[in-house]
Amino acid sequence: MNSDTQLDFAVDFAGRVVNWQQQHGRHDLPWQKNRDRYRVWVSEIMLQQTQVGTVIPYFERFMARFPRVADLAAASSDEVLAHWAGLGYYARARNLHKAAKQVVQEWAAEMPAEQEALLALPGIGRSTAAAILSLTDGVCLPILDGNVKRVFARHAAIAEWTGALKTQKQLWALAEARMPADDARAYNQGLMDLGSQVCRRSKPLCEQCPVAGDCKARELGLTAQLPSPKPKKVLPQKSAAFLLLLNSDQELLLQRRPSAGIWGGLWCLPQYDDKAELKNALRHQYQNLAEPQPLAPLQHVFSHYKLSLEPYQLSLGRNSKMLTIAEQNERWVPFAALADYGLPAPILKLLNREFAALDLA
DNA sequence: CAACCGTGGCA
DNA sequence: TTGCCAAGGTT
Repeated sequence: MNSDTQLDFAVDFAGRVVNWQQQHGRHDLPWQKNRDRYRVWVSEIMLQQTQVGTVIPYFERFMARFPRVADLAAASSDEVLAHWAGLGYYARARNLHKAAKQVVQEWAAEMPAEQEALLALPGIGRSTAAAILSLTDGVCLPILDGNVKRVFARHAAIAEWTGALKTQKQLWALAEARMPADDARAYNQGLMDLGSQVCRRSKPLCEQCPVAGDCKARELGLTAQLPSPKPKKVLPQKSAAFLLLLNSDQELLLQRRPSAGIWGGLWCLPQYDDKAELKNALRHQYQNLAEPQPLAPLQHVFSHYKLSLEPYQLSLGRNSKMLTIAEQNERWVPFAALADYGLPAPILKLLNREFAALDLA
């Protein structure tokens, strides 16, 4: 227990968080420099369900290529997705791109400063809108991300899983009640910093916490038990066949995936339900009766199912008929150019495994 | 309203 | 190695 904590005990919850943030919080994250609504927006979207350390290099590359919202709006969706490849949740990138175009059209390329206007943009919900406005302009709006939920679940000893709708409502009410009239930026940033640095999921540093003095979980000895884990369910195991089709120029066939569903809008190996469907496509789409060579399967786990990727390789001979491919959604891609395409992480892993000498990405 | 949407860090 | 889950939003 340090002296700051003792002194601060007389101050209200928000005041203690603000004081702590100013002394011990984070002030040098990339999106805290040259702070504006566009930069903070991009960071907030990238940080959704994604850790800070993972986001930083993506953010730097993204901002170097798309420094202003107009640059993003003017870019092709392929290029935007390529800058997102590897981050996951690709609807975030598609929504970000669509919203950037809206900002250019409807707001003269200036990110609006009203929460209502931000909420009308795809991909921005209540917490993200509040984060953008409070962290840039100091607007007093509460946020509720994973960090804040954990801090509140412990400080108020909320036992129910924070993902339950009922609990979310309760947490929003608490967030509103505790929102101070001033210092919104330091307060909201402080709650997030507290959650990530002190009120951590495991091994929380309660002796460094400015609000430990009236923390209910600490009082009840429940800190390690809260927040309650998500009720677990068994992930369904699925499998899919992937075609590695090479032409005589050593180019690989890629297909653009539909925008809905997993890996929406990304370029990928042609995917089929199973080997039979793959051979069917080889026969009818690609006029080839040769037997594709099965390669070792690759296991991948998503948030809601497990997928066994079953790759099949086929090299077309010099005499093979020139294939007619759908220009919009299919392409022959030289290995050297694969890095320019936003390939899903497990596909990239698969290609690296099979063609290690190429050293992709 | 619960399912869906990716990937990597970490214990 | 395995499982949990992170600066959530959309449908």
